[in-house]
Amino acid sequence: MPIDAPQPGFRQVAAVLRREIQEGKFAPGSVLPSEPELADRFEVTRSVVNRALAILRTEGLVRPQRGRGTTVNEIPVINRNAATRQRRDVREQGRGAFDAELRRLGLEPRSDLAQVGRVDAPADAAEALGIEAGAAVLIRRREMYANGKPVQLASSFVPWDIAEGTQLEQEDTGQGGLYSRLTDLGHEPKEFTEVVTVRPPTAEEARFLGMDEDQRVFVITRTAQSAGGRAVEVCIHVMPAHQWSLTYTWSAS
Amino acid sequence: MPIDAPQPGFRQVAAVLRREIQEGKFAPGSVLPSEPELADRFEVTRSVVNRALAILRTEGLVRPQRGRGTTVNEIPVINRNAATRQRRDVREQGRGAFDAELRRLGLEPRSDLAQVGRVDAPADAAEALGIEAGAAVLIRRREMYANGKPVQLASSFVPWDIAEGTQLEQEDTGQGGLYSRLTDLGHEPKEFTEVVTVRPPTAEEARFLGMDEDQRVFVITRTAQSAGGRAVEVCIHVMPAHQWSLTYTWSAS
DNA sequence: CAGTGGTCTAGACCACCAC
DNA sequence: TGGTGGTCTAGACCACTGC
Repeated sequence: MPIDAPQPGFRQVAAVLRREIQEGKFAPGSVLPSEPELADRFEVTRSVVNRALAILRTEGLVRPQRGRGTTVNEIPVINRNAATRQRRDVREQGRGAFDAELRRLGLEPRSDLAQVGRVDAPADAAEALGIEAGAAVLIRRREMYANGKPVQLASSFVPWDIAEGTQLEQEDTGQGGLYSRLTDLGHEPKEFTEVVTVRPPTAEEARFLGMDEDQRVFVITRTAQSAGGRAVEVCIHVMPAHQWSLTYTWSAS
Repeated sequence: MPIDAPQPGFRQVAAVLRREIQEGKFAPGSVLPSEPELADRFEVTRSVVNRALAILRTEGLVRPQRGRGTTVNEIPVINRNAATRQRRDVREQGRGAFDAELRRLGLEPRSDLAQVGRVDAPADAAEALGIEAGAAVLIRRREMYANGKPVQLASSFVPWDIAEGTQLEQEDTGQGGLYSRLTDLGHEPKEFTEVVTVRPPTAEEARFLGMDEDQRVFVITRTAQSAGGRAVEVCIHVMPAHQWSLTYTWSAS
């Protein structure tokens, strides 16, 4: 069909290498030929090979490292099912939805509480909570791992007048977690909204998630509303977009 | 905080230009200084400027064109709310959810039916329908525009034994659209599942959507199940990831 | 036609890693 | 120490646009 232009050289090289990786010619974990070698093979300069590999790196297919060569990634896509995440029965198993999702894939989950305390609300969280940026909120920031490798960041924010002096300020939020405590406090979450966007990672996010700045992250902003319509919590998830798929289910109405 | 490395030059240049665009120093629709001029200003070669602009292009901030210069994009983010899309009351307004979403933003929607007929099921659609790849299905492929500019592709697939000889094969599916006809045929959709992923566009998608191959698309695969648990339709939406946000809402259970 | 951005070459210097 | 990938320069040719 394409009567018009052939692709530029660096895209052709990327396409060939991509296909060879997908066909298993280069197995996950193995090291590609060096850039000078590939330059010889394709009869281009190393600049062209470097640019081609940058494409595959951005797609999450390979991981070039100085001094070590370019290794082929294993890319198990992790599915995240939103509908089941806030269900009481799942919560009250003790272990969270993140744990269940990873175990289903045979991965070993770990979740560290990196920060908990009172902070000024950042703009995005404030907007989701319907309060002014800079107002006091409780932050609970978590760093999540699969088989020891970082895969997700999640920060919960709760208005300070709700969280102050409660178990939400403790490291351990107790049986059933944050939502159960909100329920105890008379702020039972009734309605959930998730907004999904995609953007480049910040420098900090890229560092923790082991990403390139040219890659993309999913940003999921979940707002929990109580029966009164008040936003009682917002949780912002950040994860590499090429590593996750998101599932939502609902019934006809 | 960053005690360590300063960013490479092309990222610094990109960061400066990004900020200047966001601060309004370069208004949407205006043309940036040429690459040689920017190279002079930042005291780097044109290669570095070119690479910096490639970053902004990938982010959808800017659109370089040969011979014409690099123009600043207007980027109204379109929100897509899944929960309200399949509601009967919305459907039966006659105009679809896509129309409503765009009109809310003051944009003029248009939707063209680009293809309708019997085809062999592509792999992704077949998997979602739970049938073998290559089995006969009805395809309804639509191309969608906002103010005349392409913003989305959507292809519906219905198993051929359901669609054959029905109004679904016609250009106009009638009042209430495809889901209403499925209901008439005894296959009322009861449960919807959407799976969201992100990937580079295919060459064809990039051409239609006016995208660069380094940008990213949302792929939303929605499966409609009847009461019997059979997948009666799957619709695959493709849209530029930097131009859309996706919203899902549900109640506690 | 002159000026734009897209691509490529040839060569260089560097930080980093394994040996 | 030699090889790796990351970045940059200087220069070139090209397709395309607008005049």
